[in-house]
Amino acid sequence: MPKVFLVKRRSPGVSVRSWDELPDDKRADTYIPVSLGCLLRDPPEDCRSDGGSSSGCSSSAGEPGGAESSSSPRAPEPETPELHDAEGTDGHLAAMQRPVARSKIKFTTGTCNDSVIHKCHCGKSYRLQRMLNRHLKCHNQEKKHVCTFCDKGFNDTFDLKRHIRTHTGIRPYKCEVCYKAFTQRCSLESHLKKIHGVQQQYAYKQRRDKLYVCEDCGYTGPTQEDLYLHVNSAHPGSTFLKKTSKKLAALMQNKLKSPLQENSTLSKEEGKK
DNA sequence: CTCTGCCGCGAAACCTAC
DNA sequence: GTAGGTTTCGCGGCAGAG
Repeated sequence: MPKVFLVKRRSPGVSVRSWDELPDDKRADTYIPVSLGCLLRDPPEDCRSDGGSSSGCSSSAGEPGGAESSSSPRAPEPETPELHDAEGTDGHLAAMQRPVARSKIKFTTGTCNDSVIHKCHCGKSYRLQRMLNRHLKCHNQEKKHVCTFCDKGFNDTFDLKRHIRTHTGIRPYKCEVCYKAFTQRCSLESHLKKIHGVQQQYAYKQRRDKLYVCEDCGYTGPTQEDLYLHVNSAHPGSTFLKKTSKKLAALMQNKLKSPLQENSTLSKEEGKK
């Protein structure tokens, strides 16, 4: 069985998680499932199943005016019977066809106090207009950010990015004790606390060191420059380079050029000699 | 100032061991 | 069945970019 996406299976068949076959210390931050190669090389459209999954996975969340909650429960998604058989022969196919049927019904109270001005029809109120504006996206059925692997839609680019890690198997957060890797920092912290009894020393809301993750291969770097250099050399066509701020791009281009220029001048001088 | 990306909390869903 | 660990994602708050 190929080491498919590191996702949970819904079919009750095999009881072992696919990614258990590979030690976490090996897959960790750079592990790309074998079957993902085609996904990275080919446009995702080629690999994803068309048909029912798109309507089922994506924009069903967030009914406008839905009850009391900010995030209304998703409409029931169609069952995909072929999924149960798919795992054995083609794991990543199964992963992509995996119905995303979670209903995350979250009853939050919003930011309420006496001085709030901006109120949503769902009852939530906000001090700032922009917070309300963003909240209104939750009620929008059309999800702006769609996963190219499974067609599931998200309101936030970061939510999509985070979701895509479930398909790519990139797990940037690594336990230093047992080398198990996680897709999210809070998962790692939960693991550390429960399994190793290690309580993180961060103060409430204290910013931690940001981890710069290459979403193409899972490479992690300590700085944005570091990641830029990696992507520039390893994935020249990556969208990351296009999205990189002009400031940083210019800075890095200068850094890249200067050693070259020095080399070229040196070689010229050597040539003169 | 607004927009957007990111962080992290919290909780549901899921999995496995007993 | 249930307990405990893990995975996944909704969403509020924050900060940097434009």
